[in-house]
Amino acid sequence: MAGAAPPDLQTFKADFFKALAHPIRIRLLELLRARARSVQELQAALGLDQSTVSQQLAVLRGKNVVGARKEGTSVRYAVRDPLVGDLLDVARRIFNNQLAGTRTMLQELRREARRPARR
Amino acid sequence: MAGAAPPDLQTFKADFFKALAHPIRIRLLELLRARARSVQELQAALGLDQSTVSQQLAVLRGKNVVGARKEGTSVRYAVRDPLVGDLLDVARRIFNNQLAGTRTMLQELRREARRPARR
DNA sequence: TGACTATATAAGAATATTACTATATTTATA
DNA sequence: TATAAATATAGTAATATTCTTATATAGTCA
Repeated sequence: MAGAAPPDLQTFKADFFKALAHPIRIRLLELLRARARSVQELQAALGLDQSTVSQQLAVLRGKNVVGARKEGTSVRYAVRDPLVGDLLDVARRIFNNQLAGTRTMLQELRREARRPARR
Repeated sequence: MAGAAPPDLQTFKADFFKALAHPIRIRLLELLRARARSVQELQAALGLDQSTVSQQLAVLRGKNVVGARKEGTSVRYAVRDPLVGDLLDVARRIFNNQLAGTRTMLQELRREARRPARR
């Protein structure tokens, strides 16, 4: 097979956004932006099974959104660039504008804003 | 059929990022963030066929990322929230950190940074 | 070494997205 | 009304993503 097509910037960007484009991965990032956590912790916090969490983390890892570090028998994940937190914040402001109508999601969004990611 | 599942915030966010997760849609947004444009203009600027552009615009429209306004026989598209531009800027800073190694995409990224969206 | 814990990966069916081609709709105008 | 121009949508095959279940790997410790 010939070499892969030349990577272009827009495809790269699209792939990055694709990494964020899943509800579980959003939830993972919202936990990880506060501090690094093991798979176990993430799993417990989200109430999901091991395989699901590990698979979604693999997607984030694949796009270099998060990094993994082995610690004994467990693996600690962390967001690779703190700007990802900023990105989620800007996104939240957009959602806030967009949801100006719908009641329940708006309330949830406000809760998030009041309770900023703690270190 | 029963009603759709209750919309949750993370799914909503994921859907928003999904709207950005395609190279053509990124290119459309980078043109539109500078100023509103007709489908024709977008089509010409990107060298794509009518149907492709219209379809991708429909995806952006569906997630309320852009809005459309009829003007005579043509349709003018515009980004709905200027914060989308900010989002792309934060994303660019992330890419810049991430691409610290790869030469060609980095150069392209720098060109973008030097030539900010004009109004 | 064997068993245990934590995590990763594989495999395949179900579902969603994309790409491509054809057709429909809307508005303007002769 | 007939035609043309601009845009939207339908249909569908190709491709990618997700979900679920099963299995593999790597450390730790008895």
